[in-house]
This record gives sequence, structure tokens and C-alpha cells, in this order.
Amino acid sequence: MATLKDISAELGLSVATVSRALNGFPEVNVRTRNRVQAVADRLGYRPNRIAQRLVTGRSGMVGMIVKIKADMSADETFFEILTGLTAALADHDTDLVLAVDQENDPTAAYAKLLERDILDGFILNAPERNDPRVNYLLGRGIPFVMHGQDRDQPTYPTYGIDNKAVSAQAVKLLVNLGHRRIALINGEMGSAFAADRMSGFQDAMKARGLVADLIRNDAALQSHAYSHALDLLATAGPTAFVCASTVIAAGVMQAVKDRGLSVPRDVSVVAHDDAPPLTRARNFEPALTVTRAPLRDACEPLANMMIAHLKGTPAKDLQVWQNAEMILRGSTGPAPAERN
Amino acid sequence: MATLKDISAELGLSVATVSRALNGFPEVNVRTRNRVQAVADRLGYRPNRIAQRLVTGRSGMVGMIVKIKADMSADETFFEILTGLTAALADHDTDLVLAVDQENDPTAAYAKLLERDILDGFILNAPERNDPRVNYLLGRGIPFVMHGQDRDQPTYPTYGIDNKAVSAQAVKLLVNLGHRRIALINGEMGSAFAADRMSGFQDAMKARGLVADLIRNDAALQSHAYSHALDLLATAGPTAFVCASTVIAAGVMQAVKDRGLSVPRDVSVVAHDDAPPLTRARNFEPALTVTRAPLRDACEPLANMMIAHLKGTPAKDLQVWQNAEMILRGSTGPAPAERN
DNA sequence: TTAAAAGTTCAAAACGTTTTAGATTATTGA
DNA sequence: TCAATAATCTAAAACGTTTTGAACTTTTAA
Repeated sequence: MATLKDISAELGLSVATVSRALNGFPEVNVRTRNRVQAVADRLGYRPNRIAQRLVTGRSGMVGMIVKIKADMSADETFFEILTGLTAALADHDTDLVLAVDQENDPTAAYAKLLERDILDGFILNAPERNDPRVNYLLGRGIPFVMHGQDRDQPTYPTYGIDNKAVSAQAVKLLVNLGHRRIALINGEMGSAFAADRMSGFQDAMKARGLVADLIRNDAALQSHAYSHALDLLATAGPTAFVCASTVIAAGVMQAVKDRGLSVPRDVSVVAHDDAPPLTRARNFEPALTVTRAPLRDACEPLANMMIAHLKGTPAKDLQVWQNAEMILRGSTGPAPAERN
Repeated sequence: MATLKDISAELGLSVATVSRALNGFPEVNVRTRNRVQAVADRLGYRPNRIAQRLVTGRSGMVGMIVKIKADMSADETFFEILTGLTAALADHDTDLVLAVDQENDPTAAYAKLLERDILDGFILNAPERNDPRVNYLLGRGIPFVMHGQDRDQPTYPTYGIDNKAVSAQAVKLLVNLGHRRIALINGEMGSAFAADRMSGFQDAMKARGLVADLIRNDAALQSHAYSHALDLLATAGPTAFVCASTVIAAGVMQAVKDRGLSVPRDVSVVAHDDAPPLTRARNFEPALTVTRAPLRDACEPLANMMIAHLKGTPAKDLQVWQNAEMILRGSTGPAPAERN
């Protein structure tokens, strides 16, 4: 492996100048820079990351901890995130180190990785409401960025979507279509996103003088969504459903169908779509109207924010909320006249 | 962060002695060692990995590349392996860096990670027969260890089970029970393990004067296994099935049942069980007789072998074949008399 | 023509370890 | 007692960068 010394020896320059030339410092003569670059290319020079890291004090590694369930399965979105993040981090010469959290104490895995004392920071995702990991890391001054948001006034870098606005958008669309009995089939209330979806839903309904009494918070399984929807259809006669995910929408649409009703003639369905690989909103019958914000889109910003944060950008300048895009397809329509 | 210098200053010792004391070198006086250790403990000293790595020339990071399918799902065993490997590697102060392979060229992801020039080696798993990754890495002199085996005379470190013996064990058991028409529902022939299972099966049958003509190689899906078994039962009247996995066994047993037959009265079933988290052999009805070799057991040996290999142990001393254990349960029994 | 300013380069220190070669002290054998 | 040996410790180099502070060279301004 060629080193800076090799290049400097070959050109009769000092190591310092070679280093600066390759790192684009302005004070090096353009001719020298070119000569240096040429030799570096010829020798196939690649900087030794370890040496760089020793002197800069950073390790070039960030950690991420995968929460896995007892059956050793993880979130279906995991690989989506993994793929995007490793690619985006690689652009900053940074590696992603993974560890697995199977324990009850959600901070234990972080402690273990930190003890090894080699990570520059963490990337967190899927926060619970008032996530204990956040306080743990904040308390120790460990840099991290969060995909999502676990509290109202975060003091840490965060990238996510405005989940209250997501619900509000859906409600607005449906109300404009004449719906008044609107149900929300939400995720589990432990998740921060579900809490926001619910409060956004309630606020949006209230603002229009509607009652938000048809809300079910439960694990985002098709089977659960199916039961909830069937139950609501039987007892409360909603004309529209707002669904927290496409998987939930699948359950809801099945229930509508099994109830002998039709989408969108009798019942409208709107879902939020973070573009999971398996359940594609476009392939529903009819195709789903969604608020769309692909998870994949979060990876690059998250990586950039992590790097910026490590370089000193304060947290308050690293808080981004992406807007979900409303995509109208066939699953929404005017409220059935007779039910108004 | 306390450094060696801090400790040496406090004790009036040289940095060299402190380093040796903490690293257990024999030439340091036991009393000095204790004094050093005491101060190190008090100051909460932890060696700077980056500095260690600069001087030793190793990065302390090994790579693993996850092959994921187009739908962004991966092998169900992935997290099993991930969990075990990160834990085992951590004991050697080594981190696992993950990358994702979604491309057609299986070596592309390795090239990309190697270009970043920061990994000490790779851990490979799930080899195909004559896996192209092996030649790629061997050709470049990159250290790696393989979980499994892709060729007959491997020149690289490998840990796995003797897949030919696995088939042989199953055949032996069934023949001793009086079976003569034995089918093999195997995995896809692209995988190295499936090729070995098949040849082991054929050899074992032949050695007993039986014909091995009831073989199906296909993706290890329950649905495929179901069709193959149903087909074989209708046309060839096997009295026993050897299954490449518990998932396959599930399909086979369903087919036996749907055919109006009973396990083990009419048909015996033996499966290989690598202890996948979802399909537990013990929970079958009747419980499955299996050759058992948990994937999880491979993680620690693999990690140890990786480290040993990096420290210079030659490949030929790092080739271990674990034996699968035969576990007799309710799915096997004597061959039905009338069919012999 | 000369002093100041700007442009360019260099030597050396620093990061925190491990390791080599050598020095000092203690112990042993005769 | 003295040399040889063993035990213990040290100083310094090395790993490959980045960065500091200074030095040298060229250009500019008067």
C-alpha cells in the first residue's frame, strides 16, 4: 500500500504538502497539486483510514441496533433501511456497525456497544413515545440521530415525517369528499408515530366539528385490522377509514368486501404508505389512495445529518420534517349520499 | 479518556511497561502488574482501539454481505446468524460491518467494501456450488471464513456440517426400519448444501442396493414440498421422506395427511433441522425425527476461526465439520409391511 | 529599490498504542 | 567474590495521517 511518504519521496515534497494537495487545501500550488495527484493515482494511493481516524479522533463508525423479536424476526423494513443507510454512509467514508437487541432493557445493547468505545454515534429508529434510549444517550452526551421523533420538543437531530399532518391530510381529503363518519385504524400506541397520528386525527376531526370516536390502536397486522374494521362496520357505520399502513389497509379492504360493501362506492380507504417492499399500494384493487413518504428516502438525509452532527452542527439545525405526498387513486370517493 | 501515558505518569513507570503489564506479558513483575492494573481500573482505562489498530495493522472489523431478494427480504436465518456472530466477534474486540448485495454480480458488494480498504476479512455463508465469491476473494488474497463448503477440496477455512453424512444418517435409519422406497425432497441444487445432500443420499441408497430415483430439488418452500410429496405419493408410493429442512417437512406431512395417510404408520418423515426460529421440529404433530445441527452453534466457531485465520493460522487447520445429531421422535416408524 | 503582503512549502509534533533493542537490577553458580 | 544469567524495566521507533508554526519564495505597493 502506497503511503503519503512514498508520494512525497518520489516528488521531493514534504508529507505535509502531499497531504494538503490531496485534501484540496487552497494554499497548495495548482501545478504541485496536479503532480501529486498524478503520482497518487499511479501508485493507487488510498489513505489509511485508521491513521486518519487516530489523528482526527473519530472512528468513522456509527452504530445501529436492531430490535428483534423473540422469534428472531425483525421489522420488515429493516433491510430497506440497512441498504439505504450503508450506501449513504459509505459516501462519507463511514461504516455501519450493527448489534442486536434481544433484551428487555432497550438501552442494554447501546451500553454494550459503547463500552467497546469505538463508535462515533448512533442511528436510532422506530422510537417509542418518550423513548428511554433517547434519555440514555442524551445523558451520556453520545451523538445520535433519530428517524422519527419521540417527544414534542426534541433536542436531538431528527428526520421524519409530520405524522399529525399525515392524519390531517387524510381527514381533509375525506371531509372534502363529504365523509363525516371517519374511522382510524392505527398502529400500537407505544410507537411515537401512532400517538402522533392519533392526535393529528383527533385535532383534524375536531376542527371540522366531527367526533373522532372510531379509533382503534393495535399491532399493525392485517388480521387485527380486519377484525377492527368488521366490528366498526357492523356497529358504527363509518363511510371512510384512515389506515396507518398499507398492511392495515389490506385488512380493512378485506373486511369491507366480506361485509358485502364496495370500495370506494360505500366506503373510502386512505392509507399511509412508507413504501414497504411487500405491500404495494398501487397493486391494491382498487389501487390505494395514500399519503406517501418512502422510508427509503430517509436514509440519505439521516446519514448526512449524522455526519453533520458529528462535525459539530448543533441539533436544532438538524431537525427535518419531510412532507408526505397525497396520492389519489381509486380507493377514495364521495361519501354515499344516503348515509350523510 | 485515560491513556497509557496517564497511568505511566502516575506510577513513574514507562509506557512500555504499562502496556505490557496490561497485556499480560510474562516479563513484568507481578507486583508492578498489580499496581498498574489498580491504577488502570481506577482511571477507567480503556485502550484506544484505533491506536491499537494502527500499530498492529489490523482494523478489527470483518465484513459480511447479506444477499437480499428483490422484495427486500432476506433469509429467515439472517438474524439468527447476525445475533450469534456479533456476540462472538465482540469477545475478540472485533466488529461486524454489514453490506447488502442486491446486484446480479455476487462479487460486486465485496469489491465495494474492499475498496474502502478497511476490513480485515469476510465471513461468507450460504455458498453456491463453486461459489464465485470464493475465487474472487482467494484470487485477491483476502482472508475469509465460510459457513458451509462450496467445493470438494476447500483451501479456505470452513465450518459446516457434513451434508453427505446427514443424508446417509437419515437413509441408514430408515433402511434399518425396513424402508426401501425412500424419497428425498431437497433444496435448490444451486446451493452447495443441497448438492451434497443429494450425493450423500444417492451414495447411501446405492450402498444398500436401493435405487435413488425419488428426488426433487426445488426452492425450500412449504408449498413446493407439498406438491412434490403429493405427486410422489400418487405415482411412486414412497414409504419414507428425507427432507432438507423442517419447512419442507411441514409441506410433506401436509401432503401425507391430505392423501389420507398417516405419519408414521404409513409414511415416515426425517428432516434436517438447523433450528430455525419459526419452524420447530419438536412442535410438529407427530414430533419430527431429525438430524439436528443448529445454525446458532456455528457462530462462535466461525468467529474464532476468523480471528485465528487473521492471526496467521493456515487454512488447513481451520476446517471443521460438525456432526449432526440424530434425534428420534414420532415421525419415523417401521415400514408398513404390505408395501415391502 | 525595498518593505510588506501574499503565496507556497516544510519540519516537527501529535494521536495512543505496540514492539525492538538495550539498559539496569537482581539472582545464580563457582 | 565475580562473572554469567535471569528478571525487570526503559527509551525510542514505528504505524500513517493531520495540523501547527515557521520558513522560504514570489508578488505587490510605494
